[in-house]
Amino acid sequence: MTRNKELNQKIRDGRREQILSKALMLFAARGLSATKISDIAKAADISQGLLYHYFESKDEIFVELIKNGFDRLNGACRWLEDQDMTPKEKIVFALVELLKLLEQNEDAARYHLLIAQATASESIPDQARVIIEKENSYPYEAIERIIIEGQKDDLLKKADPKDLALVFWTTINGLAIYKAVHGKSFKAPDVSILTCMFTKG
Amino acid sequence: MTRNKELNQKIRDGRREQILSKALMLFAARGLSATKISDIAKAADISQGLLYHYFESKDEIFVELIKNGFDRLNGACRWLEDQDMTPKEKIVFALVELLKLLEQNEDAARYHLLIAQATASESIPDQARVIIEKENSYPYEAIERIIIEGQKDDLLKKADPKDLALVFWTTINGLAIYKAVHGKSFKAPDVSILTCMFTKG
DNA sequence: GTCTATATCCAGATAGAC
DNA sequence: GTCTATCTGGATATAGAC
Repeated sequence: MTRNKELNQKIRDGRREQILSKALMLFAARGLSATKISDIAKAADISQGLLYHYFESKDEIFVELIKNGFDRLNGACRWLEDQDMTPKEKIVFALVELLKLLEQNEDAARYHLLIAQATASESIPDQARVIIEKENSYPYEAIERIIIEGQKDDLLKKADPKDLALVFWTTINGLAIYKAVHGKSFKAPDVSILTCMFTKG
Repeated sequence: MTRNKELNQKIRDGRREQILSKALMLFAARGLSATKISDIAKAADISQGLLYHYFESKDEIFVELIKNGFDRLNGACRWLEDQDMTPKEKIVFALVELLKLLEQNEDAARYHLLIAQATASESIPDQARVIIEKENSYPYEAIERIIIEGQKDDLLKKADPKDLALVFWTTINGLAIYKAVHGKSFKAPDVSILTCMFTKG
């Protein structure tokens, strides 16, 4: 019996994943309120009624995706801070990996766009607002800490660390949005164009 | 009689401006489909019914704003190309002015956000799509031309001009979105952080 | 020109059959 | 678990009074 329960849960989770993945695509392409629940159901190849067996509402799907997005992003930031690299190496590594991710992974750009949209929009579910409020500053702070560290060692440029962290993320965001719009034809710029904003010499 | 007609037209245009200005604010804050026509009417301090004496539909308001946005942006690009400056001066000038504009002019950031939203979204009026299709690449091309020119003179960095133009605008876009979100508390980064991506030495 | 009231439509969510 | 049919609310747009 427990076997079956576990299996059922797996199937259930699989369905949820399938729905979430299609919803991410649609939300990123059209925004929350322009995406119809019927569109999501159609994309996931299930009836609209069935969708409500897996999620209570459109908002719940959206909130779930926002959670996922921050889990990935902030998880990656935490991981980066813990690595055994110099601050300069961390910044360069992060830029290289972020550009690679944007170019290769469709969902990565979509998550960036989703978070950008959600952060920029007043009309999102309250729960999403709460998560954003709580999680949104973390990436900026993490990069700022790394930059401050690197400035001590004289390996990174001596501009205001807050400014540098701001430019770091807004640049990545801008590129993510461009990619989300232009799709597969997007070719990431040479990373050296970006690294020169942060590194000396 | 002609007097009166002209005066009436002026009043009419004034009303339209008032509506457009409020609509810009709301579209930028919430997106097209999450903005209710009743919200726009309320913000413009007129009844919902009256709004339809000035615009046929919500879509028409949106299209008008997209037109305005590109008129400003592409007009500025054309103006920049015509100036009597070295390419390097043009790039630095553009960055300085864009950052100043973002910091000081609320509507400038809103127009950027509106265009970014619209470009990124599949669910916008067909007419808006047509305008975007036609106008969107112009700023990229203008900056690319300036950069190519500057590379000949050896005053600008020798990276791929397409990459540099891409980074130029996605960076500005990223900052505009950040500003549109964080409002008045936004302080633009030091421009030298950005100029170093393009200029030599 | 301006408002209030209303017709119409459509999307989110539910109910109930299989 | 899955579908079809339906309820309900709310938003766009219109009509008609002043």
